[in-house]
Amino acid sequence: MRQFSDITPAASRVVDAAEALIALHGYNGFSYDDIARAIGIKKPSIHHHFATKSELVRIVVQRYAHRFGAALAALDAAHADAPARLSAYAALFAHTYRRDRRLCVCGILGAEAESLAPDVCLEVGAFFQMNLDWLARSIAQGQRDATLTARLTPAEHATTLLAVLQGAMLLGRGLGNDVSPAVAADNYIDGLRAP
Amino acid sequence: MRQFSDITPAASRVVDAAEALIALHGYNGFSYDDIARAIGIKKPSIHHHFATKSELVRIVVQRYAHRFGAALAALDAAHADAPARLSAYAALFAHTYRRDRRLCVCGILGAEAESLAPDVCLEVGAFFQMNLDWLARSIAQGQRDATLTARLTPAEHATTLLAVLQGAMLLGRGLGNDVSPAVAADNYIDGLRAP
DNA sequence: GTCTATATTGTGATAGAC
DNA sequence: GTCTATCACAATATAGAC
Repeated sequence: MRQFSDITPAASRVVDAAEALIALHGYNGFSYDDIARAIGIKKPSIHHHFATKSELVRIVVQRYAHRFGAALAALDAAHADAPARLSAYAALFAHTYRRDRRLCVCGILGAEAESLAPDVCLEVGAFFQMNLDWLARSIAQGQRDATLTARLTPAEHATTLLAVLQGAMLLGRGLGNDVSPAVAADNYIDGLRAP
Repeated sequence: MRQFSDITPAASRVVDAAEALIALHGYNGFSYDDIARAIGIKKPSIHHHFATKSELVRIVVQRYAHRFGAALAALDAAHADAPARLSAYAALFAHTYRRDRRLCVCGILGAEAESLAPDVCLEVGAFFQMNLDWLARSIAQGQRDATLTARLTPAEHATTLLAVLQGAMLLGRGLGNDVSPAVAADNYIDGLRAP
C-alpha cells in the first residue's frame, strides 16, 4: 500500500486510531497494541494492513495532509478578506487543540523528526511546505489589496505565523493550560493589519 | 536525590548525556542503555544514580531551567536596550538549535507532556513560566522607555515571542532545514519596535 | 480480515558481588 | 560507583490457521 487513497475501510479505522494517538503521544509514544485496544482487534491484524509502523505513520501523515489541503481550499472559497482568512486558518489548529489538547500531527512529528524514517520525514516536510505556500499566497493577496502590512515578505510572515501556532500549542501543553493557540495567532495577525 | 544541586560528578555525566538525548529524541526516544553507551558505563550504574527514568528527567529539566535562569540574568546585565535584549534571548535558542538541530529540552518535553509524569510536567511548566515572566518584564521595560510598541500587553507579546521561537525550531526540523529560529524571532521583534 | 502462537529484541528495573 | 546476572514486560514483527 503506497497511497492513502488505496486503504480499505478496516485499514481506515487503524489510520484513524493511529492519527489520534500521534496527536496525543507522538510517534514514540504509542504502539500497535494501543491501536489494537482502541479499535477492538489484535496486534497482528494491524500488521496485515500495515507491515511496519513507519509505513502506517507515512499513510497517516499523507491522509492528514490531504485533508488539510482540502480545508485550505475551503478557506479560500469562504473568505475573501486576508485577515479573516488567516484567522480562520488559526481556528483549524485551535479546533484540534481544544479536543484533549491534541497537537498538529506534523507538529509533534516534526519535533520527533530525528527518530523518524526518512520517507515519513519527507511527508511531514511536504505538509509544512503546503501550509507555508498557502499562507504566503494569502498574505501576498492581503498586501496587494492593502489589508496587510508589507513590512516583511509573504514568506517571512508565513513562517512566523505557522511557528506561532505550532509553538503556542506546545507551550500550552507544557504549561498545562487550555488557552487556545488562536489567541497568540490572532494577536500576531492583528499586528499584520495595514495601518 | 531531590535537587539537581546534590548530584555527584558521576551522576552529572549521566544528566549531561540525558539532556543531549532529550534535545535530540525526546523523552520517549531514548533509553537508559543509550545513556550507558554514550558515557561508557552499564545500565544498572545509571539506576544507582537515578532510580527511575522520570526522576532522571526531572533532574535534567531542573538543572536546565536553573542554567537558563542564569543566562537570563546575564542578558539583563549585558543589554540595557529592550530590542537588543530580546534578540540576544532568541540567540540562546538559536545557539542550541545550530548544534545538530537540538530543540529546547522543555520544548520537546512540552510536546510530549501527555506521556510525562506529573512532577516532570510541573518542572517543564515552571521553565516556561520563568521565560514568560522574564520576557514580559523586558517587554514592559521597552514599552516604558518607548523602544517597543504598546499595541499588546507585555504578557501577550511574551507568549507570542516564545511561541515563535519554539515553533520555528519544530518547523525547521520538520522541513529538514537549518534556518536559524532567530530569523523568525528577529522578524517578530522588529515588528515590536516603536514606530 | 482476523485470529493464536511465537520469535526477537528492547526496556525499565532489581539483587547482590566487587 | 560499577559491575554481572536476571527479571518482568512491552515492542515490532512473522508464520500459519480459520
